[in-house]
Amino acid sequence: MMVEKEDLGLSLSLSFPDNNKNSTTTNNPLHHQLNLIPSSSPFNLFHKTSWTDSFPSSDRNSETCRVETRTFLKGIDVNRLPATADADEEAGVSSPNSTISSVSGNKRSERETNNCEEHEMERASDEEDGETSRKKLRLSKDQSAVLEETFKEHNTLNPKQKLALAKRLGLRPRQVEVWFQNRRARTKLKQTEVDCEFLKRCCENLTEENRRLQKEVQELRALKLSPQFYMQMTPPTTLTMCPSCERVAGPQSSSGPTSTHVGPAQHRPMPFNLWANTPKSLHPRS
DNA sequence: TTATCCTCGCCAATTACCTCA
DNA sequence: CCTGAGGTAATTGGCGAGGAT
Repeated sequence: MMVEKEDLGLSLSLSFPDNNKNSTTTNNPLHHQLNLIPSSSPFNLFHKTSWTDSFPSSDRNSETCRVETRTFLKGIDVNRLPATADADEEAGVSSPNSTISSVSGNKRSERETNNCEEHEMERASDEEDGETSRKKLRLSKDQSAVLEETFKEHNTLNPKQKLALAKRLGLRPRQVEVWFQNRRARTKLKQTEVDCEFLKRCCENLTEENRRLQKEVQELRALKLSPQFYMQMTPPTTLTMCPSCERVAGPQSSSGPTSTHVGPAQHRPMPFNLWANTPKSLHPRS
């Protein structure tokens, strides 16, 4: 049984026990195959890798890309960086829009009172003119593709890589960082879904197996209690073992076991597997 | 050497916004 | 046009690691 999903460029495949011999997912205790990335990529989801700082230079004009799918909101291009944003980010200083950008979360900005005030002021002014309150930009297809490609190779970025990628895409480093965080979260969510599905199937299979075994036990108990049981038994065609002395006997003749054995009523050879895994309380030896 | 503080990066949860049926 | 659902960018708060003192 194989389940596959294709979403957000994620390829999810789940192999169940009957065909998961090739599972190599090390971070999954269930040992079922999980491919949350295109199968061609050797990328390991939870393995942080350090990669070279060099990015292949894009021959595509990022500005052109942005213009293509640029979102206009109330006349404002939320995809366009503020005039000073680039310079600020290059210098490692957040732009007003990304007051929180070079740091993670507001708590960071709380430590930077200046930035915080700046942010508050901007918020206030935003409410006044209602133009830029938490504008939500939609990444262009090209931007998403590049981010996705980068993510396939490495699901985390070091600051240098983040800066380079942001510059290449015309985004703020904070946006790149956020994108990677959200992308990791989506990946994890997908994997959790696959895990749940797998466990669900495991549970179903075990329930069915348990039901089957219970039924088998009941049948064996009924057979054991039945007086005709031994008489109706078809002679075993293979090796048999005496349940009492546990000696293996050859194919049974019509006269029963060898003369060294006692009468069949108390001491009858049984098929080999009949007593295997049988609880002691059911064993004929008493 | 140890304790404390600070910075940074990541994560989980949540919010806010956008798109689409 | 309105609306709800789903997707996702962005925010928030917490935690641990590592460096400085």
